[in-house]
Amino acid sequence: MTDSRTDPSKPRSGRGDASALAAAQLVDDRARRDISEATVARLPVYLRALTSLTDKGIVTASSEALAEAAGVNSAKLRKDLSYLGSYGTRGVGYDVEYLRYQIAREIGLTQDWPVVIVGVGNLGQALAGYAGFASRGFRIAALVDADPPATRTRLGDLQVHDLCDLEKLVERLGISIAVVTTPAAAAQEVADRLVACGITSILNFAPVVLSVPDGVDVRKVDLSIELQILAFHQQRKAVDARTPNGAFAPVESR
Amino acid sequence: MTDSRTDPSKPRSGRGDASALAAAQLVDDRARRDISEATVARLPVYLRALTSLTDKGIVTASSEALAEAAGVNSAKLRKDLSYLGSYGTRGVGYDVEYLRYQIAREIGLTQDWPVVIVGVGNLGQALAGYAGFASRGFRIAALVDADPPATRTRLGDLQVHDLCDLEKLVERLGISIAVVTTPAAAAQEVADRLVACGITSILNFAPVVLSVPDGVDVRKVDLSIELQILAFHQQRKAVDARTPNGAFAPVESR
DNA sequence: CCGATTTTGTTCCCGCGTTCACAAGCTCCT
DNA sequence: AGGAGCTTGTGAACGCGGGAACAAAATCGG
Repeated sequence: MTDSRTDPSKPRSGRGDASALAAAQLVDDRARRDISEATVARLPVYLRALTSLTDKGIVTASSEALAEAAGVNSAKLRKDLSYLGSYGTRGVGYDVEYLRYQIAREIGLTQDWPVVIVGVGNLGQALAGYAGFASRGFRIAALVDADPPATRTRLGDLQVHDLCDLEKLVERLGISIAVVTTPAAAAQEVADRLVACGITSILNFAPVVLSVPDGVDVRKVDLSIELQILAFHQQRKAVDARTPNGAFAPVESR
Repeated sequence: MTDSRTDPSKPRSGRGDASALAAAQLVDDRARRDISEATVARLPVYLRALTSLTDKGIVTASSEALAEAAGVNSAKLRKDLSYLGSYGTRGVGYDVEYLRYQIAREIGLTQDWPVVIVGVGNLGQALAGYAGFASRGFRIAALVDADPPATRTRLGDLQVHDLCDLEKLVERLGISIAVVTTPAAAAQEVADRLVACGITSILNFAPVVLSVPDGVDVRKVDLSIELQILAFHQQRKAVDARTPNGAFAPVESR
């Protein structure tokens, strides 16, 4: 991991004196108010764009440039950032490194997040080896599978533990985020157990709708659904191309 | 793949005589009108719920039951389905098998979709072996990687082709959907080449914002971003737990 | 045959998110 | 010092999606 966890000193700002403390409290105040879910989902995108700009040696960027890099509207970007605080300078733009740190802090990436992956099949293995996690403060703390001993008991430098030890591992390692990559049939039971031992954030790859109590966040990634959405539009394109004016629609296309 | 591609005969319907033909045209007409993106994203979920109900031997389901299985509001489900046509029967509900077929047809799953996976790393391999694709009409037609020959040249029963042959393969196999699982640095170039040889639907796993011309659909799956969103909420929970009544918040609670 | 019951299809309304547009504020140059 | 030129932060308008509520239609029992 090469990302800087260091707290970059505040760049030259409009506020003249050392009212930085008051500013920091204002920041904290702002952060406490609700940030829209849509905005939260874009913060990581901004983060990535900022990192990319830093790699190019760019020190300052306007909202226009940032929005371009992130693939969004500049007004939207400015409004999103305004939820976090006033980190830009009018007439100049945003200090890339400073803003990057502020967003990272807001998301919580300045701390270490141990993660457990439940289900070490094709996908679980791939995720365990995915470099993008570690570089952002997510550390695969444990791998768990229903029957690990017969097959492989180690994967890279990590041992694959038995599902029985799930609760023990979660507690001992202080894990609060779980990734579920089990078959669909096992996912709900695993989720129940995860919730029971205190997990409140689940990233679910199993193609089922998990039901969890309030206070537990579940995000679902469904590869098959993504392809189906693409297929829908693709089919639409094909039909439209065949009947440009809509006049030739037979009873049923295909 | 065990899914039935057979066209189930229309179940007993309120329309008495053989006005089914007119009904089909109305259906086609409806399908041509725009369906909201949010609805499209839910159709695969309904599809899965319906399949699940079929497996349980359930023949008819109310919107309430269906919504429960799909994890959505029943009014929303009914509205979504109404975009496709009138496939329910008032006072009775929906014929599970019939509705399943109609949604599958609407999405385009009644046809075969050959797919190319570009980038056969950890993730690419996992996706190539993912059973959920084949069972829904998505067939991995080709695997492509920048340097396949030295390492493995086959994966399962599929050969890993060289990136040079990308265009040739896409054309020969009639591929219109591509999955990009290359490293971030290579993704944009790959996307450009895909677009150049006629691909109009891309599922992107690389952590970059792909820029493509109009008419090309890109869906992005970003594992790291999903975790970051969870981390944000997790952090928020931790902070809230530390200041339950807002008494300890420095400047202002919420 | 008719009313009661159930459930769909649809309308209406509300709230959220996106976008435009502009005032406020910063820097730079003269 | 002061104006010109940018760029941010935000107020306002707008469009879309979600949910409640209801009318229409189908079945069932008497």
